[in-house]
Order: sequence, then structure tokens, then C-alpha cells
Amino acid sequence: MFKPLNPLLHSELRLAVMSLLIGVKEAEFSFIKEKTGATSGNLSVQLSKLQEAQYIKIEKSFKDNYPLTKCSITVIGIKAFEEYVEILKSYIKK
Amino acid sequence: MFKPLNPLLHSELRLAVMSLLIGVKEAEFSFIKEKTGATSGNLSVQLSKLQEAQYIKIEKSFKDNYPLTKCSITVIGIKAFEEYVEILKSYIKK
DNA sequence: AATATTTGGTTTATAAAATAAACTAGTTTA
DNA sequence: TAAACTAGTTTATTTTATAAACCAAATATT
Repeated sequence: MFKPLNPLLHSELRLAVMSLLIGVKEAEFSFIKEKTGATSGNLSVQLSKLQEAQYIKIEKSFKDNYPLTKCSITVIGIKAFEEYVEILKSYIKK
Repeated sequence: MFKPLNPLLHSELRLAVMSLLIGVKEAEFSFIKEKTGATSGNLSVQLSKLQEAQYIKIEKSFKDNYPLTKCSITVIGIKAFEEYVEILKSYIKK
């Protein structure tokens, strides 16, 4: 009846990150942090988990001497997000 | 940007329970258990939490000599559920 | 008539997740 | 050159979810 909700996406912060990334080409760590209101530590951990699942791609570089982390959603990530949203809708439409 | 998601409702099982209860007048423990696929223990714990928050009402009685637990959603619960759904939608619509 | 099984749960213990605090490595500013 | 800031990561703590064990009473079995 109630299909399982992908636990990787059923997390407030990771869901916010994915919701954000699905609308943009890429986003910087500090931008995501600001938009989600997350702490650096929490964001760092959650981004790593999303990367591990190959839902996002993380690219590290330097800009003006400072480290710069850019994230973008992958095809796998888009698919997982869309499926999660569909299942979620099936919950709340009852 | 991302409003906080009510943590009491952002739980797979509790969300399923609320989604179920919002559509019916009341439901028995075993019915909820069957529909959600939860174990008795987990369901018992989660129902208690929802009751504590006054999102549901739990009525205990006996039927054919056996204990019978009936649950129903409260006005507070309906309000919380609807607000949660609205915030959730604001996440996934970006 | 014991004893085993089932019902309808609750309680407790364990595993997993989220979050906060502390730390790293380097940069800039005073 | 020392203090403060950037941009994070790692580790520790707290919280949450889940599973396992348990309980009381009822019914079924031998």
C-alpha cells in the first residue's frame, strides 16, 4: 500500500539540497549552505552521502586562492528524486 | 527559503499513519499495521508519539474479549498534516 | 487439565541518522 | 606576526527509527 520512501532522500536537508540542485546547472557549497540554512558540518556530511549514491557530482577547485566546492545533480539523482516525489505524492493523496 | 519540516510528521511510518487516518473516521491498530506493513512494536511507539502531540486520539476498549485499539485524527492533527504537506510541496516544486 | 499457540499489543535494546562541536589547512587583514 | 576569517572535514554526541524481547489474557491442542 505504502511504497517505501527512499531513505536517502527522505531527510530534510538532503531533500532540500536535491530540490535546489534539480533547478540549477550547478551550485557552490556556500550557496547551498545559505539557501538551506544548514551548518557546514551537516552539509558536508549530507553532500558526501548524496555523492556516494551518485545522486550528485562534487567538483573541487580553487577560486581566488580559496577552496571551492561545486555540486550538480546527476541523471541517477534526477531519476531517484522524481521517483521519490511520486511515491511521496501517493502518500499524501489519500 | 526552505521552511522546516515538522519532524514529527517527516517520518515514513508516522506520515503513512496520518495519511491513512486523514481519510477515515477511525482505524484499528491491526488495520493500520496491515496497511502500513509496520511491525507492532514500531507502530505502537509511533502511535504514542502522535498521541503525545495530540495529532491522534487513541481509544482502548475490548472486542470479543480481546483488547482493541482505535485511532482517529484530531483537528490539531489535520492542521499539522496539511501544513506539512504544503511545506513539502514547496520543497519539491523548485 | 495442563500446555501450547495466538491476539493485541508494550517495553527495552540496538542500529542508524542527524546534528553540533571541534578541528584542519590555508588566507587575509591589522 | 598574530588574530581573525574562509571553506570546508572529521569526530563525538544526541536524537530517532527499528527490531527484538517481552507481557497478559484468550483460545486451541493433546
